[in-house]
Amino acid sequence: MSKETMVILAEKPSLAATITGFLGGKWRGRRLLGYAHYRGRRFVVTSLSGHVLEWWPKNDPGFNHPDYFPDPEEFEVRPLEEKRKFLRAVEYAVSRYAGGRADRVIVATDNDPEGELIGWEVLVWLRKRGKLDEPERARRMRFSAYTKRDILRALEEALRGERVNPSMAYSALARTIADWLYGIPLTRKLSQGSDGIISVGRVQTPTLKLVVKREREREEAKKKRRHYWVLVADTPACRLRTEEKIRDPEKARRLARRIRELEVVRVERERKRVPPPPPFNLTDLQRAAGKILKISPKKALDTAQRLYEEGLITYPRTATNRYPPTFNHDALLRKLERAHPGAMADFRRAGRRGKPVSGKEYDGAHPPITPTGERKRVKDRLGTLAWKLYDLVTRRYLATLSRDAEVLEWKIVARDPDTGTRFVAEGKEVKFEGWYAVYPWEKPKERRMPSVREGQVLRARVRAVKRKEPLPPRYSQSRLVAKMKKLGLGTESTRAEIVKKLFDRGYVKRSGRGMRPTRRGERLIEVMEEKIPELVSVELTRRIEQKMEEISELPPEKARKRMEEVTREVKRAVRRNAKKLDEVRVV
DNA sequence: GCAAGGTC
Repeated sequence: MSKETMVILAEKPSLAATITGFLGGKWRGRRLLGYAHYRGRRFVVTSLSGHVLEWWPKNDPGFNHPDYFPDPEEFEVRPLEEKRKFLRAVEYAVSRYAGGRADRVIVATDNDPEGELIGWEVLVWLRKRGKLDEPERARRMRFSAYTKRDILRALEEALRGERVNPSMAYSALARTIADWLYGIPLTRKLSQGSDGIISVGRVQTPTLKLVVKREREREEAKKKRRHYWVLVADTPACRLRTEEKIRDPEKARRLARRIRELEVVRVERERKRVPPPPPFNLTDLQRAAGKILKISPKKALDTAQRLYEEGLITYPRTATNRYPPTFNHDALLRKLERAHPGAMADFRRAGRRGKPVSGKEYDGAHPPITPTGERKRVKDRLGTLAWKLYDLVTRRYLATLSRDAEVLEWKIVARDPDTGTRFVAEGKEVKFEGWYAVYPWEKPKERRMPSVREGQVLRARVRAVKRKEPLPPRYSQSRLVAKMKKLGLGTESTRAEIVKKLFDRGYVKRSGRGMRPTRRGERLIEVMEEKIPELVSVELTRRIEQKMEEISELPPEKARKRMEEVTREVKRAVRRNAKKLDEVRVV
């Protein structure tokens, strides 16, 4: 037999190339097929590009019909126009090589519900087009890392009969349809007769609410904000200050006048080891890029994406900050000698540690973000910003392999013998640079320890300084992305874009490095809270999420039914609430 | 034109 060919559908072109290589073939580029032989069998590998189809109701009357609430059965797949070429390549491969037989098709998308749906919807489309029989018989590769070992094992299991799991796909489809039913009708409703689009959504609206809530907290704090005073003492040895807040200005001034000398009562010094941070996942990269390069999370992701496409860094949309056990650090370090000699020189100063510092998060598919060791003229090809980000990623990687820093933390406590008022001075001295040598941005500001001993009396000139209680800080974009992650809002791939959307819709504005809501953003949240509290409440969302999670555990028929039940419940809730928005105008 | 989710 063995003339038969299996068609492998990879989630993205880079993965198709990787798989083809592991199977001993050669990948011929994005739309073209990779041919490979493995253990006497023939394979062609072709690629999707994430979702190449979307789910949309058959008879959608369009934007100006806010009272349209389709049932789940009305949703059908339709091609995403910009992904047409990928879909054509798949159609061609499946009918030409697999002969339209589902059991010769192997889905190789990420092993999570969204990945299952990405593969499943292609199969559904192919059947609809008469190019594939029995989608549920299609095979499935399930791998948890893009490594040769995992991929080949997953292929063996696919050949032994591992199938796509429609229940898992239904669980992601429930998410898709629920998001549609929440976002589209309400957006249409709020936008009627308004100035521009007023969008709402399961992720964007709670995210906007975070920004609005923080602004309200600031307003509250501002109203109650009081002044206080601290005493600052200049002595021949160093400057000290009181830690306690003095509320009464008279008292502060009186003390300042009266205190002439301070007695050192304690000298503390502690040498601390400071280990390097773990390797980057996307959120941490976005935070560091925001802090160090002053760029938005979206800009950071877009730039990282370009570095990834050039083969300079690994896949950026990862939540993983843990090294896989198979990671070959020695090989990468050798390559980096030529790819980034400057950083490697600093790395030698830092010194190499025994075991790299690794985090605890693992997304089930990708390694943390590291350089690949590929040697290219980054600055010439991609510009200064890309170079800076590449430098940041490389140095972070090297930091995780560098020795601990050693820092002397010192503190001096002194008091006025007369009044007993307590003063302190504190600071840090870097005693051993370690990883700071290669990753200088987290090196603490140094303050030399003055030479004083306990019991010493210092002449002091004291003044009272007026201070204000700090306000809760506004979110920077990267802190907002980190907060979203903590709350389970959005995914690695979408958070940055959703934050940008808040700007594009005119809901938020920049204020220094922070974000603050506009009148439009504030009004939208007010209206939602006042008119449709049920949809804003956590209970409804929690209940629905819980039901969705169960879907993937059910047998396929039940899973489909449950998907329809859950989404119908969303539909009813949204329809009921949308009525309350009838007379409402946001702006 | 509208959501959120993949990836480019």
